[in-house]
Amino acid sequence: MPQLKGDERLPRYQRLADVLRQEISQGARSPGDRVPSENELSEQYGLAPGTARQAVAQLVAEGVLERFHGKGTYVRKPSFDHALLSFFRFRGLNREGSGPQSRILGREIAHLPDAPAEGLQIEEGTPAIHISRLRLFDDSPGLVEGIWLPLALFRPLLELPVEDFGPLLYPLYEDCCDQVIAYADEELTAEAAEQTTAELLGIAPGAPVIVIERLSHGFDDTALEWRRSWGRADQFHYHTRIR
Amino acid sequence: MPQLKGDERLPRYQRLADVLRQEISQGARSPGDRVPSENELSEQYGLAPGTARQAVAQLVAEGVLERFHGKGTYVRKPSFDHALLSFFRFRGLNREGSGPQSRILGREIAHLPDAPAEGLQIEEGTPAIHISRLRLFDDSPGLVEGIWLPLALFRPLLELPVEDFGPLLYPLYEDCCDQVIAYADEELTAEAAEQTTAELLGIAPGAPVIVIERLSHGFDDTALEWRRSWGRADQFHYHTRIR
DNA sequence: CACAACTGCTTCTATAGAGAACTATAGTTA
DNA sequence: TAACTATAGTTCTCTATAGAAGCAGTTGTG
Repeated sequence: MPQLKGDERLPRYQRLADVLRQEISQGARSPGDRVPSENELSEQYGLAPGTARQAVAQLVAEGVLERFHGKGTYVRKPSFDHALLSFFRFRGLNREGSGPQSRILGREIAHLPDAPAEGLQIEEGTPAIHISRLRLFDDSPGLVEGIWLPLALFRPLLELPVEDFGPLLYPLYEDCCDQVIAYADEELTAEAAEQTTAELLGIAPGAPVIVIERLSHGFDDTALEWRRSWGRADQFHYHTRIR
Repeated sequence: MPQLKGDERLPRYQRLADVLRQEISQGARSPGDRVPSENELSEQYGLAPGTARQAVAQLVAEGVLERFHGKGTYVRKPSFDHALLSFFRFRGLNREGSGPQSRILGREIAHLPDAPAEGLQIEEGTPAIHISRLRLFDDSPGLVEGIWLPLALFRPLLELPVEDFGPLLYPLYEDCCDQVIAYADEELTAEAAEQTTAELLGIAPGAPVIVIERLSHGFDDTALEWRRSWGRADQFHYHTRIR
């Protein structure tokens, strides 16, 4: 029978949740996998079913797992390259249209500037992977992105031809480098567009652009990706609910 | 013994949660009030303690209630005029500084423009209360706000001298008009500053400003307040976490 | 072959009860 | 007076059990 690890003073449902969370962050369970049923978990760890259920409930609340009545519980696929689009709302475009397209503008090794270095907690100037990308919505330019990745974790990405990158990066991270994004913090502000950005977005220099800095983390809170995106302010809305 | 109202096909914990939520939205319980203990609830409604607990847990998850171990459960004070500041981050200012100050620029009855009318679900052109406000952070102008309130619900606000408004509006709504804000949807974008806004914020016309449209709701989902705020893009960051 | 019924699995709802952990107050003691 | 103790009330954790509800695949029937 597997044992619950961790601090014995913690409640058992916490410790079971910790075990599962760690298994996921270490890749023993991947997004889309089924986790054992509540009964199986309770038997395996010698707990009452309700206690196992509570552990699962917590992970569901955290967004790590997903439950389906009558079917099972699964590791959630954090498909939030897509979530970007649920926060961002197009102005005047039907959202049912074709998904976003991507055009890779560059992919090279470069020295980390200070902002991404601070986010990724790597020393400034360290070599890292830098990707620039233009995202198109209905064939019109919508977002310019600059992405920084730690070289140590994402080296396989350098082998892959940029033509094969596809429109979404997070699935690529998973397939190619075994790195799974669990959540991300976004910080948003606005600027006047610089020359190069303005050209790529098809707007006048000095026109307002929305700037999003996103720091993405794995299930174990490791910072994995830092990106900064510039979007046309006249096309995007950002939506949240506060309580 | 009080009875559970609502659809009998719904689970009991749901129906109890609905009862409590309705009591709160109708003012029978106000923010800060203590709600009956889990044992009391279970006895009053003839439920098992666990079932009552589940109802409370749901309302806690929704942000309606707040539990304190060993003390009791209370109706949460949605102090998120303050939450605005937790989403917004000052650049270069320590957040421990003095709270935001407010200067009321105007308070009158006017005809509803289309945007707030749509949000509040009132016909365009209906007379409503309009408040304009300048918010200062450390004595420097930070936000310009235009606020629209339904006349039917907020008429007492017209009696009160604007000098007595204080820095926060939501407590005023509660004290003066018995209207409690439960949650709000925010939509954020950026614009180039217009002349009057730029003057108030102390920036050049055409400089980028962040625009926040907020629609605030009561516990029963009624739209209560619509506001649009303009903030200096160079001073504010907006922060969220996505999963 | 098509469709309905059945079966086994899952999560969901609900009950009943016990003890631990925490808070606040009242009372007691040095 | 100040510090400690006891106690009641609360939420928190955990156990054990039962049936309902939903899903998917299998079996039986026409």
